[in-house]
Amino acid sequence: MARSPSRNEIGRKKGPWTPEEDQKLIDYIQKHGHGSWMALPSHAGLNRCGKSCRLRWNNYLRPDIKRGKFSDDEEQLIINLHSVLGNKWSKIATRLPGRTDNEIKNFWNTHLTKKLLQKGIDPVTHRPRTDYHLEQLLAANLPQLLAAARLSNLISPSFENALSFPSSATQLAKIQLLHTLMRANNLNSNPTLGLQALNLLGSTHNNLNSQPEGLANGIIGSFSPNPPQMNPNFPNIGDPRPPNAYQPTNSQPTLLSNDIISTNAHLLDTSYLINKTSSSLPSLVDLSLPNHSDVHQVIMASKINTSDISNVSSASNAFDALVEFMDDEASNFNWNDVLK
DNA sequence: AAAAAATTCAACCGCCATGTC
DNA sequence: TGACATGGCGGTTGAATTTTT
Repeated sequence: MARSPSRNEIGRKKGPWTPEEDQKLIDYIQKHGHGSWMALPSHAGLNRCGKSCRLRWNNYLRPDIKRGKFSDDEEQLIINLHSVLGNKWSKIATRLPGRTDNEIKNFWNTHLTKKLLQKGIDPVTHRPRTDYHLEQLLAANLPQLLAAARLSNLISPSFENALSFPSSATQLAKIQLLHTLMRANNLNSNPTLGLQALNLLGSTHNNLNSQPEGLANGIIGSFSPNPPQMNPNFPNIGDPRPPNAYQPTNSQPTLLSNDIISTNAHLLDTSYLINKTSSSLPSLVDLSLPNHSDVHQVIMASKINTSDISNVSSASNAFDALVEFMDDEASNFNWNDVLK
């Protein structure tokens, strides 16, 4: 049931405050204090409800309000406090002099959540989103992995094209598709693809090494002569190697021999990685559903509405059906123009 | 240059806790 | 003790602004 406005709210002005209204409010409060907020508007000559006046004063007109960008220290403090207090904006605001709860809340929602996500940290739990690192790793190597997969006849060129088409799905959906594909085909069971994929991962060593944290560090680190240093900021990722699997080697990461592959084969097993890195997080694909056919897994991962492909009848298998669907979808986006 | 999309943030809304009678 | 008023809080909205196409 909608709340009916109280008597003194009826007919009151809403919306942005004018400079004149601001001045009236400032003048009155400087002279008399705010007293009863409900009584203030009539005393101050404002056609606003008391609640609106309180909000305007507390969030904007109060003389002790600090303006401008949040400093790095303030930003870190907000993150730290949020990790302890959650969305208790008013409590957080008491620790940041001159900042209002509304301002902190807005800053959190517009900047800090994105920043944390970019770092692979879940802004709700403040724990690493380990799936994120896997997604990033796959995203960074998507074209090469797709090419490797195609060489090994794991996927058809049209399916690869469908995955590569930039507007046909979100990047995450594409990665999830590849992820599903990798799960379904278990890369390390295919030596050719395994070698290529491992080399691809190894060749990103320098690139990924500049990122101090995450799954990539764990994978690539195990190829280097020294045991990897796990980042303390990501304690729940841990060392992705199984017990006793580490063999010190002087090989360069870009030149991987078969014995290194066999030593590290588990690193290409996505289910191993998922289990190792995502114990507290849902995997990209819901594995709890029993006996999914490939098409169900792929559809689920791609977030494509099943009704959208229900009329695909000519395809002989699940992947072809999906390719057909994605080709149809692509035609709506001038697919050929984009791919030329 | 213009249109569309994305982002920002001031302000609002509804709910809850507390105070008062 | 219960009804009502008030203040405070967190979630959400939407106009204004900025960025992208």
